[in-house]
Amino acid sequence: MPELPEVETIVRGLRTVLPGHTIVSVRLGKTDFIEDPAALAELLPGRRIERVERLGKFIQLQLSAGSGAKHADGQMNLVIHLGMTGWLGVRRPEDPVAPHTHAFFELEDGRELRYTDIRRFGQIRLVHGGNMAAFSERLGKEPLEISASEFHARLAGRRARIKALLLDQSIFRGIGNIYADESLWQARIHPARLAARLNSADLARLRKAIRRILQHAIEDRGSSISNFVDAEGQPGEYQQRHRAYGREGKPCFRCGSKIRRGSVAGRSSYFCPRCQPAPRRARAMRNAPKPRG
DNA sequence: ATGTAGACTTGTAGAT
DNA sequence: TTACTACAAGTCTACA
Repeated sequence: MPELPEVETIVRGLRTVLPGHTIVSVRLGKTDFIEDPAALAELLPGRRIERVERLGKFIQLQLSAGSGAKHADGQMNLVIHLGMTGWLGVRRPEDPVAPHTHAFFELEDGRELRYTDIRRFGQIRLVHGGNMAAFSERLGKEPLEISASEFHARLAGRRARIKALLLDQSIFRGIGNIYADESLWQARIHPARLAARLNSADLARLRKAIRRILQHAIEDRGSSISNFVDAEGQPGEYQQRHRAYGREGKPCFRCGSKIRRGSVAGRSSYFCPRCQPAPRRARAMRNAPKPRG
């Protein structure tokens, strides 16, 4: 489910219902995706949720320092990554429990914050208040906030394919496969172009495309491919505005050519072969994976 | 520095 | 109908 717009949608939903409430207990199912399961039950009860923030694709629940000896470690953060199929939301205890729900954080008012994740590619971890800045610094810039000069500087001279760099969370935080392809289509840049070979007009178009697409996707509450729903359980709408992603063989909205699919940076990549001309040089584009065996 | 394949895991769609 | 394959919003590691 979750790239920047989907995570932002979840965060906005949680922000209306979580701050001010206190975690009273924790129940866990499968824990292989949790950094330190025992620490959750030990350190979370008694802490109040102060804020809900998004750091790229991570969700940060900022918790109070709590009280008593076991909370002498000060302010704490519950940091959650949704992986491919994660979901986080608040339900009443009597509400049906979705399959693959692996964490329940019970609140003082009886409700519970639930984490559901079919594939368990997600992540749950605790980060001490004092370590949060270092955690955030390992991530790149927010694409909705980055200046033109910084955007250019981060890509200048890089010989990697532009799509690989857009997906690199240490360069920009929050962009994933869908929004990389949508942004490159909007900016008319082939995903396999080398960043170093893009001129400033290309880069300016790309930055604006990313901003515009992410903003629109947030307004539409994300893209519901397969199983994404927001914190209230409602699907997003942005998948109806996709111009490239998932549209192999369908006509380009600009020129009518058939959208193609290839593999770039190890991910399926959708692009218009006419609007997004392939780089001349090398074997920049591999064919889509073929059946093996 | 960069690219690729494979790994983690479960479900679903599609071809046979 | 059943069995099988490819693929999926993400990221990490090993190896070239």
